[in-house]
Amino acid sequence: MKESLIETTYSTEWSGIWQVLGCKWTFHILRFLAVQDAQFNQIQTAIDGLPASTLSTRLKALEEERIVSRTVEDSSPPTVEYSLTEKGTELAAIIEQIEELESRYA
Amino acid sequence: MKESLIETTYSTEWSGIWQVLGCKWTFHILRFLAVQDAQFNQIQTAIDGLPASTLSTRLKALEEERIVSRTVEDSSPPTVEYSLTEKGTELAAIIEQIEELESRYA
DNA sequence: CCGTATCCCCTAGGATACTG
DNA sequence: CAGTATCCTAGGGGATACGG
Repeated sequence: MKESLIETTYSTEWSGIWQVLGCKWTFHILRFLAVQDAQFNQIQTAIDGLPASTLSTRLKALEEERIVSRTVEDSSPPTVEYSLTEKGTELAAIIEQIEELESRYA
Repeated sequence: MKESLIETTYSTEWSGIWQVLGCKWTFHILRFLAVQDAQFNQIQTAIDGLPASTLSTRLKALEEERIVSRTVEDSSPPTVEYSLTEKGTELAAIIEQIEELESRYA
């Protein structure tokens, strides 16, 4: 019996990525950004029912996880764009697999 | 335009699978069951810190999503075994991809 | 236009105790 | 062994209002 193995394998931390993935709206935000880069308001109006406060919180969490990146463009007026990072793009692809899985077993 | 529809459902569904995937401990439970079928107590003791009440709730949700199946074996004493369904096995594999993704970008 | 702060309610989930 | 019942609190998330 390898107690050390059991410890290291199953006492793992509650990873931040799961925390944010499980949050409401995350899934919709990622799917939207997978299709197109977008500004805050574009996301908010595209996803019906999503409150600005929640979007704000969620984008910050996704940034921390390096799933989404925030770019300020120095135009006039300056605009802010959100897009998926490379990690985020890969993640979105995996998420689609889960969607596909669900529809297959529906 | 059906405003009533928008009001009642926010137009886009919050899929049950995401709800349970995002819950704490779900990830650990799935990983454990991917390695071996197990009884209630085996799962609980293997995963450090997981309360019985939470495990109970989680297993029920996972059953509803057809991710985990519950089998009562008619021995004496009768035992209850939890295992991944085919859907659950596929899901576990996808989840591993996310883990792999995380470690790759860590 | 691009958000953040605040308030408030409701549910998740941990501790504990108890049943078949 | 295999759970369920209860209680309690911490945080998610919606509405609203406000700052840059």
